[in-house]
Amino acid sequence: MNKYAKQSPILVAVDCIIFGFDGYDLKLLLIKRGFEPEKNKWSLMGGFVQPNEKPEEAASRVLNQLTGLKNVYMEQLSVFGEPNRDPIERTISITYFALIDIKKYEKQLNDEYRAEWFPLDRIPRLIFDHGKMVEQAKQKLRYKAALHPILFELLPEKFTIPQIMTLYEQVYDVEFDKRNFTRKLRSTGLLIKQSDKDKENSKKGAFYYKLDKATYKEKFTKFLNFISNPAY
Amino acid sequence: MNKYAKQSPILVAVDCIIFGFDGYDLKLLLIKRGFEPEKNKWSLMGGFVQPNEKPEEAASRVLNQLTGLKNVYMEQLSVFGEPNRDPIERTISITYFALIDIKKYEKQLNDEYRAEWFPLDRIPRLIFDHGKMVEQAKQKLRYKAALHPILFELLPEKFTIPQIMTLYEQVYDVEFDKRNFTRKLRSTGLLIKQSDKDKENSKKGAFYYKLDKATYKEKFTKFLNFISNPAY
DNA sequence: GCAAAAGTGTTTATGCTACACCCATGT
DNA sequence: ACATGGGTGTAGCATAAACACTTTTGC
Repeated sequence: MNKYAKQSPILVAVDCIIFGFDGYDLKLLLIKRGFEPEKNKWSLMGGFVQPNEKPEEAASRVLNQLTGLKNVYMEQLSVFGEPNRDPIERTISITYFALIDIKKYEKQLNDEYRAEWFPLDRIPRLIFDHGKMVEQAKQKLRYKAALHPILFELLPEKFTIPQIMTLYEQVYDVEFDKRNFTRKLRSTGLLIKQSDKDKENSKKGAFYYKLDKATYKEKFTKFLNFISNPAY
Repeated sequence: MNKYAKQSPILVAVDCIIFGFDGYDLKLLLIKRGFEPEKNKWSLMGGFVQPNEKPEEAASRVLNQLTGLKNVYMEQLSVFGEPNRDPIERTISITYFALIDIKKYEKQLNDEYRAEWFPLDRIPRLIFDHGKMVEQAKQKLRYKAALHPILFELLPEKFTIPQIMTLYEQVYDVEFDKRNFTRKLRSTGLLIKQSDKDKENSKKGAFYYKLDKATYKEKFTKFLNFISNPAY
């Protein structure tokens, strides 16, 4: 059969908003764009969707190129489609956000993409509409993390409660009461206490926990009310 | 400057999942596709994104073509991008869901698009991946309506509490206690009681209410906990 | 007068918030 | 011994859930 007549195809790209946590700070991974226009300006990692490639495959490929990581938590965010958002040629961009444990990031910084981790409150000016994409991703992260345990995707296999609490505090930009926070977290049944402690960050040491993966899967899509009245 | 070399553009379409409520039932608006392939099969209303048109403009245009309505509540859902989802030519589709009061629907049925309203539990087989799109939209509606007062977008200016309750019961496929439901709804401050009654649906008659638009705007983005433990 | 739907209150249980002190250890 | 961060309990309050009877009116 013939192709659809009279229709104009458009370039389709993906852009990844990559959040990472190193145990202390929540950060965003940005690259220095390697080609014109806006060469050498800070940018999200992105790429074009190839023929015979699903958009989510393109996003995984692009993320893997930059970080060396596979099987990363990724979620489709939304489409940016202003006709003139890219000055060279009309391109719509599908955004994805990814959550990774920075310690797993294997590539050297300053490699071919000249990538750097930026704390969320010190994001530089970004090209095109990438600033808006980041804002939307931050909002979605807050939204989703209030209801589902996605922030565990940012943590290593073994983590401590003070670490998780720091992470939540950075996502919501508030301070929590550690007694209430601990109680609520434990009540989810998601944590398995380990017998060893992290002694790097305090003298007394904080017990390590692991995620109960069965409970995690089971409860993931439920509304968990992690954060009662999140700013949104 | 030159265009991006070596990249393959793709057709970009929008498809609209149009929910409507007539005071009794929650329904979906479908059309009989007017061209090949899959001509005369049931389909979502859609269309191609034109040059110089934003995707959301395309969605509004397409919705207006079908219903005659403007300024309808619409929200971007997600992208469907499987390389072979359309057998004729690669096309990615951006889905939007729309909420409308069926009584406002102005066009005659069986016009050029041969559109019909289907109760949600009697959706026919749809072309391509449109069935998946509808499932995703139903899920998103449940998700969002549990936290934000979007279901009011389906109601006429004047509505009764039993009507809203029926609507919520259909969205979540459960029965609510009318005392608890009424109390919770009123506690939001979203309703303004009118002095007249709807006498069509009962002998006693149910008081009409209007939406308090200022409160609606103010509370829209807050988490309202309309439904405590929604199935999702 | 009766059938059909609207409207209204109370009690109980659960979850959330606020709040302060002791513990373990490295220096 | 002291400074640092980790860990724990309780009481008051607010919200949610369960539950049944009265009201209105068209027929």
